[in-house]
Amino acid sequence: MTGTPSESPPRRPVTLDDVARHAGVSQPTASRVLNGSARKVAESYRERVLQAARELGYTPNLPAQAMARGTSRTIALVISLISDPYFSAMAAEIMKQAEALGLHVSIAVTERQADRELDLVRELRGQQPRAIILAGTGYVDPPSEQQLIDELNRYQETGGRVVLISRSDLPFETVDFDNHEGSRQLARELAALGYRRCLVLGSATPLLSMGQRVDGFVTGLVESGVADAATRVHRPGFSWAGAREFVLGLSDDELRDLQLVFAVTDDMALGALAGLRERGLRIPEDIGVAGFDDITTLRDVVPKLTTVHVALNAVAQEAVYRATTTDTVLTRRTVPAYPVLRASTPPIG
Amino acid sequence: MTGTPSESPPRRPVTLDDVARHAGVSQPTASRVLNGSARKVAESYRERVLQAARELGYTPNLPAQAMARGTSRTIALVISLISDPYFSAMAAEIMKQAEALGLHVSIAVTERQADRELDLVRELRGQQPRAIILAGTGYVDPPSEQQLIDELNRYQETGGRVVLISRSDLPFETVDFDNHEGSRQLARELAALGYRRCLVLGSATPLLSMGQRVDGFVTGLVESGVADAATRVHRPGFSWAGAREFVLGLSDDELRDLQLVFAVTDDMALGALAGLRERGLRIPEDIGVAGFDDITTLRDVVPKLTTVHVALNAVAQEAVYRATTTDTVLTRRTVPAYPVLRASTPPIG
DNA sequence: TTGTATGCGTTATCAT
DNA sequence: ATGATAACGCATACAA
Repeated sequence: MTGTPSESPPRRPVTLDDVARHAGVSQPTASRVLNGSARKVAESYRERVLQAARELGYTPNLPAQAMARGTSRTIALVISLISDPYFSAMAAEIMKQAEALGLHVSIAVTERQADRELDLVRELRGQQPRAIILAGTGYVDPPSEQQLIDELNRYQETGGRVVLISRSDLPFETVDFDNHEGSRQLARELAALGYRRCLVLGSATPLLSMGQRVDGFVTGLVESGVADAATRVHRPGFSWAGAREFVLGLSDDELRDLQLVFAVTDDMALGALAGLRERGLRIPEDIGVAGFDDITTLRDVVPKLTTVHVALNAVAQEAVYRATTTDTVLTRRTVPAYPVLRASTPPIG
Repeated sequence: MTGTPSESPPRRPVTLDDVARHAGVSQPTASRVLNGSARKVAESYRERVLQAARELGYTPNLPAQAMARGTSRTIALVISLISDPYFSAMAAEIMKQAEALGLHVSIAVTERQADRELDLVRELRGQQPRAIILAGTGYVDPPSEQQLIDELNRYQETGGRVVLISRSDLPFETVDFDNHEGSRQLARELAALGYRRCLVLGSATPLLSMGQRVDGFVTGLVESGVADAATRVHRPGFSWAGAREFVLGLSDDELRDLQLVFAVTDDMALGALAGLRERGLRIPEDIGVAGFDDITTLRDVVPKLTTVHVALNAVAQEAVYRATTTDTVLTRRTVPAYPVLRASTPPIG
């Protein structure tokens, strides 16, 4: 029996039982002072338990705690692509909010594969998280959508919380931006600046929120009296590379005729920007460019890119709040998105 | 409207017991076919169990599994700042590798606060992860370093794995880049291009890897016959803003005399770039700029930034491998880093 | 106030 | 091959 734990400490983690024994109290008493709520432990015992815990380096076994309590302090986050500036910013905000509430975050990535979503949710459910937040963009009518709904419903029925971000296609608590209004306002402001002949880059992947952005932009143009016929909508691959390649595939005549390229994400806008430059065009002298999201990357891009700003922190806060509250009301909260005019779209005409 | 579970009170998740009962077998048998390894269950039973599990939508309770098995399939990742392009790329690679091995990743962020590291490790230990990967940059001699070592040792003694990325200051399995060699080679190549009078931007925060980058760069310059006296090393705040502000604080004379700014991270290099432009300098005509990391953001920066490329995927793969293997050998693996010359540092003089 | 006994969902050690 | 039964670490009714 080694009184001093300096030689060879136990290969087994220190448990509450160890602490209790060390302090000469019962295990429930140790539990009460270390993790319990009601402060009904005698001060003398309390001291000894805390002292013992400190000496032994006790850390609660969270999985065990979760099993006993029936609820964990983990929230699961499903996201499309963590290396994307938009999504990593979103993840950062969510983690910040979660940590402020003493919650741990377990992250899973779909890598933009729609079918991965279902698998991940299934796996994550096994973690027994308090909530599952789906922050990936929603696919329109994926083959496995009903299965996903079933899975999430099953999770919800067993007390779990489901929160969707930026995808209003599923019957669960939802937080999203006002995609339609954001790009509608952007279109109106751009039209006021003189832009008429626009190229809109949507997404080949049928993503709901991206469709809203396209629709909103077109609506804004039409409302501004810009002939619908002058606006061309295309849907290249949903990525920097997809947008760039699309631009590279345009004919010289098509390019020359254009005054503006609006892409539904900044990522795509930057890809288009790269492509336009490869085609020998100067931005913004020869053509304007605008995006959506206002990602941090824009800080280092010249010229400053016009875009639509979304308050990620507000979205994250709302999402985490809904993930933790016990309200059962099925609601949708829409966070405003507003255009930010910058140097990439100066007044013309 | 439905007689089925639509408005039912929070049901209990489906357990192995439910499946067993539904299949008419014992609970251990159900366990064997669903999660066990040895395939010693009669085919008829096997079928029935699988069928029951499917019907009931059974998902193993991972925390319970972990507790019973004594080992989990979770690895914990401690990282500085998830919204930073470098770290988010690192996190993405680690998650990719982990998922390939069927492991879940729990992420915690230090927000660049040195003291947070200890707290986070303590918390994460409670999650009973199979391994803890510390991917934040190591602080030189933080006040709590010994406590951190103690905590990690305690974790390791109870069977956990500890892996450090990009910080060779602690006595644990380590994977890092060859910071010194990378910037040394960069310096030599830049010297060969004619650069003489350089400004080196290190980091005010005492980060080990950043010190190596500064040293390596200076070494490379000296080896190239560039007088040491001509090189000025400064250590502004370790961030985009810090680098920018430093540049803005330089006198016109100081700036005019400079041929190159090398910052120890791309993030800082971009901040310096912004500052230099605000001071009216053209890049690269008036002054060259170089960084370190080769972050994705550089894709959209004009001119293309010279930097030092690090193979994040190799680092991540090595780190996750070490996090899962049971080898006890304490080793350090260094992944090469090599300079990539781009338009921001053309040949001069 | 404190200790005893039980249960959480799973795996593992046993007998059958 | 299969089924009782005992852990795993913790929280909590309940008894003292």
